[in-house]
Amino acid sequence: MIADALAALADPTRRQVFELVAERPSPVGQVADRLPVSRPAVSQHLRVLRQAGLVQEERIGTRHVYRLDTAGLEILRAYFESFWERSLAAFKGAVEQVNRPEPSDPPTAEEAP
Amino acid sequence: MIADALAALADPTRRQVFELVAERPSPVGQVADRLPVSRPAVSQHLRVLRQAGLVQEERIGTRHVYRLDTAGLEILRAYFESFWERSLAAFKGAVEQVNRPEPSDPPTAEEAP
DNA sequence: ACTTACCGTAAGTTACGCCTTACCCTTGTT
DNA sequence: AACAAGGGTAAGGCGTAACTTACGGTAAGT
Repeated sequence: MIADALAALADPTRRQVFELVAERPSPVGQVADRLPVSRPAVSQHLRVLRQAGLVQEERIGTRHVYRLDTAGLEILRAYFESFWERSLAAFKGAVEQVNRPEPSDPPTAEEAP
Repeated sequence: MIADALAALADPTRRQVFELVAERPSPVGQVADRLPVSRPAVSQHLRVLRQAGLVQEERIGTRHVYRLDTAGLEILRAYFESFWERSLAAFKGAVEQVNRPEPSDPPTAEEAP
């Protein structure tokens, strides 16, 4: 879900957790050592990130190693990229149409079924 | 700021405001009519989005028309795209290096003073 | 000049999110 | 078997964000 991914990365600490894990797969304690928060806090952040599809877990012994999940990242990347093109298309001639009530949805037939 | 842009789009209502404005430049009241919140709420959301560099304002008579600001969107797009490539690079050979203590901080000299 | 339309801001309330401490579980070690 | 290492989870405190109502302010219309 795009909403979960955006909400997950909105928090600065949680985004740091995500960036650390994305740079190199790491167990929970190792991430907590690099941040000014407790280990349970990191664990909770990783749970949110996992539910958002941004990281995935792998148990190795007693350690829970988290690494990047490319699925969630791809969703965000695709969202902003498609948004970019769509915004440029809408930007073309829509500047002067402020007063128009509604053009009854002009041909924007780029929507996949 | 990447943090402001992400935090701005994290809220579902505010993201709806952003998407409506991005699709077609609109005054505040027109946006509020399409959402289940009051007009002041939309006004506050637009202020946050403007401070995040995601929308820009243009006064036309009594109407304050908001449209997309491509600057903020570009920041987000570039962030996730560069992140995508960086993640793939780090994904290559870092899987087996979980046990390694720390490569003594690899060159990440991207911090501005 | 008065009224109407459109909007931003202030104050207050409520709900949600982040963090900490405390506790329990699982796995590996001696 | 007992101990240690590594982590997830629960409960609570606390700050803050999102929304509402009320008010003031500017521009257009009559």
